[in-house]
Amino acid sequence: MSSWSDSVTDDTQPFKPSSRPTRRSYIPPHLRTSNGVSTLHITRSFDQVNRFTNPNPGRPVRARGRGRGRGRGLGRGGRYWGPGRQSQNPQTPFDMNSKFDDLEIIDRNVVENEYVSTNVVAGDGNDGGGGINFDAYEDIPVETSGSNIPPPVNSFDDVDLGEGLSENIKRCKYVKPTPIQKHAIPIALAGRDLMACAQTGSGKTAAFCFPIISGILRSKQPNSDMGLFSGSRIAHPLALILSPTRELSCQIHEEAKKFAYQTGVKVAVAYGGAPISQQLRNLECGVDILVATPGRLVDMIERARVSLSSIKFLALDEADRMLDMGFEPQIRRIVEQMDMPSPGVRQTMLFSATFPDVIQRLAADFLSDYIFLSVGRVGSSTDLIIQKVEYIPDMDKRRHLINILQEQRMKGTHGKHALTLVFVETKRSADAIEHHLSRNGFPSTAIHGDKVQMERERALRSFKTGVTPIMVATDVAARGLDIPNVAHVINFDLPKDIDDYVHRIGRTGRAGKTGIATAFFDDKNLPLARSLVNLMQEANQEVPPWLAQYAETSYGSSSNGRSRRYGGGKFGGHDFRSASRSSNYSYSYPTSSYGGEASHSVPAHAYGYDYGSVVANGWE
DNA sequence: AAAAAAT
Repeated sequence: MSSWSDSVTDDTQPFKPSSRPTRRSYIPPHLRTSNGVSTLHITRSFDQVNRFTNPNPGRPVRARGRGRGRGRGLGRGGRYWGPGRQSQNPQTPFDMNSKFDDLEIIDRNVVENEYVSTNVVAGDGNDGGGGINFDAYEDIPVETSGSNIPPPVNSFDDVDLGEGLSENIKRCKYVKPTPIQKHAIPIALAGRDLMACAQTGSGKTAAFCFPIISGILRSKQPNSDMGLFSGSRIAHPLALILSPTRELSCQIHEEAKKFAYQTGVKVAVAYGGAPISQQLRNLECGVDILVATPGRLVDMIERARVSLSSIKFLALDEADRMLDMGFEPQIRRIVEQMDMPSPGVRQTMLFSATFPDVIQRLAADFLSDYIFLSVGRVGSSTDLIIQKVEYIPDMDKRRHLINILQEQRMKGTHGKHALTLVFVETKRSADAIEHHLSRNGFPSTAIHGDKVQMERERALRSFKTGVTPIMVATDVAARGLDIPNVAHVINFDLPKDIDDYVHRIGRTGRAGKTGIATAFFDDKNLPLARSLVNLMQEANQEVPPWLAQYAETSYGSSSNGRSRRYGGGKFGGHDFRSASRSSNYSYSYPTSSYGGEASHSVPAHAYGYDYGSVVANGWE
């Protein structure tokens, strides 16, 4: 084992250690590790939860009431606080009423909210219908392709995830893996790279978190205290999970912490808009799994506070967004130009609900002999999301929105348990519509990237808790966010890209519940008509005749070649490698439906791409 | 042309 001094000489950071403020005195190993993991985790989650409600950033948030010597600084306080109390209260994060009870957290809403949401996804059936509707998961088409595909499992007991994790899965009341989990977990456990298409809300986060945690447990000898021990301020996470928005990173972090509870696997989060100091302090406590948005991560790497050299697992959530035009350079920089191990050395997993071919080709750079996995939309036959499209000229949109909301109010299909999420195109109009609704007696909030992070969090919280059962949002809220009880998604402005539409409406109909998606279609959405109609037909939705008409018009018009950056985005998706491969390369099951589905619903030539030659060249 | 992501 390397000694303290070895590690110090190993320290590659460019700055003198003394040039940094050191609040923390050396803490002997036995006080850090023994019996302290759970305490540390609780303290950190406490810290995280209160990040945005702390009126005095830079100082630790204090719990109200029985102060018991806490709040001296999270680094120390967390470590020293608690073993005695822990033993009195051994059950924690999985019983939402007990977890933070005696912490008396300042903003309970946040905490309750986080656990409400996770419990719903967890399929905790005792919360009044919040559990996963597993019936909706029957008959889901699944497609896998690649070499030597590990077979799916039907139970969490069929795989060896490790004792601690299995225990947490039980505590979460996950009784049965969702389809994506059934397939992805054995693939990932086998160490294989993976590109997975699955609707969010179908248990995606767990699908990549379980194998990561399990793999870290198996490989460890907990790495993580090394950073702290050695005095090195460089964190060396073993796993990196990247996501495109701050809120999504938060959400994944919360989930991952729950799964890693008391396993000794440490999870930390890094994203912009919040003070970096606290995030850095958390890293100093050791980190095995780092959840991050790209910008802040790069910042930390440049400050030599994080190194990717130990990464064994890389997961990109909403991977198609991460690799699209705006994000690709940053991701490439992180994955290819930092000290990240190469594909084949690390294990890479890409997840998204949509995976356009063009993005699949890009993504192949990050993968090594990967397996492609596609799980059809939850309830694709039972239509959990009812999609409506209405022709509403721009001028009438506001009035029509108010009408819809009034109708909901009359029918009682609104309020705390029937939230309405309104998507608009611009940040400005998000604010404008929010004001408009509020003025007209509909308590609303708005979320978009021009708000400071605290306001974003507050908006999301106030929406989730039903304080403002209407939220007007830009695409910042389009992906991945798990907001239970969204009954209605209204596309006040339709997105340009059909994939964005897919992600937006995916905010409802989650965890097997039903939902409604209404779109206001306007002349300027003409380029979307064709793909919208295709999508709706694929989902067995009723297509209004006028819209079908529009689709005819747009089809073959000038929008044909340039209306989309790529083709093929839809529920599920297909391995672009298969397009040029013989059929024995991939298999589908149930054998019937999936294979031919896309080829008829979204013909490749519709978007002006000649797949055959491009794929062959790009792949071989 | 817009949105997101570092300060």
